[in-house]
Amino acid sequence: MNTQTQNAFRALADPTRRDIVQMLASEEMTIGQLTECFDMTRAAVKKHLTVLSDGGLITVEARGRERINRLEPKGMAPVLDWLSYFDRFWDDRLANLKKAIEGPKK
Amino acid sequence: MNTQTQNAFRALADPTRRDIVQMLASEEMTIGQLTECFDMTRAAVKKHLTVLSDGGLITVEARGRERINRLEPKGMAPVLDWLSYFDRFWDDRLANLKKAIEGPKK
DNA sequence: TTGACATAATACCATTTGGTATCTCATTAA
DNA sequence: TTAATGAGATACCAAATGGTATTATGTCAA
Repeated sequence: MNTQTQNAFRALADPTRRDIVQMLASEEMTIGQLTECFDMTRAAVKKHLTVLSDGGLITVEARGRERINRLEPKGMAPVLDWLSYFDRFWDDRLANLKKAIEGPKK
Repeated sequence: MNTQTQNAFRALADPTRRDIVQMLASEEMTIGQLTECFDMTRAAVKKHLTVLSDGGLITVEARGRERINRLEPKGMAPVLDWLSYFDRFWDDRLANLKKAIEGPKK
């Protein structure tokens, strides 16, 4: 089984972690900075960051006593690959899919 | 918070459930048929199907004493929607996918 | 050096999760 | 009608998960 795919999907399964991913998409942040954005302890945020790191979705760089967390786009590849497996399925049902994609945005 | 997005991501977080999604992409199946494909009880498979249904990824139709499980493409919309937020980060695979879907309308 | 700061590590807790076993219900077939 | 079959419901269990509190470690600044 593909453990990278599993770790990435697992990392995205938690709403706090998806929020973190969105924040890191705007700018790199330390654990302390991230913690200010959530109503939980630094230890809890650190746990989420570890899961995100295991999923390959972020990288961490030590800078002095701080840890800079950055988004790692390559980590999303297994997820996109898995989803692309259904390209043909979607293509066969283009009308439904188009409605699905455009509906919520309307 | 968007509960549909959360339920869909949660549904995809388990490898058994992703396998089920792939199988249902090929053909609709009953719980019994699906159970034959896995080394677990029917009750366990049923639980996974409930999670997939909560995530909007499948629909179930009663036919006699059987339950026909089908993939529901619309359920993937929240996932694709969330991922598309990061078009500029993930490589252009997702963007291409969306373009392919929306293209014919243009 | 001393103290404050940013993080790591560990232990612990409640809830959720993935699974089983068992019982019941509804439908089909004999 | 009776028996077998497909599925639902419930109770239960072990492990994983999301969180806290506490303690320890390394680093910057006065």
